[in-house]
Amino acid sequence: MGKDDMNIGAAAAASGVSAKMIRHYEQIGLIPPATRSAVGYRHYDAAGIHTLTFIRRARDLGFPLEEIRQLLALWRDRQRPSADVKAVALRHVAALEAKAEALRAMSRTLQALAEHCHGDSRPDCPILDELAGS
Amino acid sequence: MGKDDMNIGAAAAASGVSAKMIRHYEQIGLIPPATRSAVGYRHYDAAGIHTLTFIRRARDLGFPLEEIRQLLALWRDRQRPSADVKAVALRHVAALEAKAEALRAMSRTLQALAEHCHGDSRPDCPILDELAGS
DNA sequence: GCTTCACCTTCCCATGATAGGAAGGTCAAG
DNA sequence: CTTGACCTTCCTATCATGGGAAGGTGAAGC
Repeated sequence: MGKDDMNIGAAAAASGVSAKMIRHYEQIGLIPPATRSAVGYRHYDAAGIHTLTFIRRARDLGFPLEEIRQLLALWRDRQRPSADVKAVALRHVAALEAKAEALRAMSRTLQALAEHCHGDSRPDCPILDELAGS
Repeated sequence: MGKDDMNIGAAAAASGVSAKMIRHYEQIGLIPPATRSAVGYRHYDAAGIHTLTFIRRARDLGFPLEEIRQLLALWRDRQRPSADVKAVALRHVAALEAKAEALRAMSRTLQALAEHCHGDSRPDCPILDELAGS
């Protein structure tokens, strides 16, 4: 099977996107419908694999699918202003930072409580006290 | 309506857990079925409100419902070893840190790429280059 | 040629926590 | 006795992903 005639399993292996997800991305219109063999098997060429790999990398950076949709459109538009790409990226950076900070805040609070918990066989515990409203 | 005779709306307002979620928590067995009035309205007493508030505080710290289930059991058990509570808490701290670090790693990568993007009307953009595999 | 196994197809269901909404019944204030 | 705010249950959605069933297909070995 050459690089220009891969079925969905090979495309999944080559791109790192599961076959299940490839079908899903097609269904929601993130990627165009794949060409089909006579009996209905999806086939992918090098360009299709490239798109899937792009999507996987964007997912690895935590982009939601709707933003990936925008990035794909920008990618395909050779006249795009790089400012548009940067705007999408920085918006996502802000979202990532906000989420991370929220998690860190929770972690800090909980760590502070845990530090004051004996952690032995005694029942009294400031963690439960806090949750119960002291 | 006294503190010991609240319907679900008042219980939601008092605990900070939405009425929708209170019903859901009952349905999945996180809280026991509420007592009902003659026509089927749920009623909550001070203890019920206290439990709901406990759950909300635990949710605010990012605990998943299954861990909240464990925390509630420990809370109710006056003989619990505080070590058990601490173990649940520290496991969750580790999970929070792992998630936060994953997000921060994404953010760092993306920020580095964005720094090298002109962000003007020119089309060339290292962010897209990276996603496309350089 | 025929079996066999790995693969493909579609369709439905599940996750985790939450919200929205429809249809219908109830309570309390005016 | 009306009206509006509340309650009930049930269904649907989110977001990205996976599991599995039922049935058809491809290619390799014999």
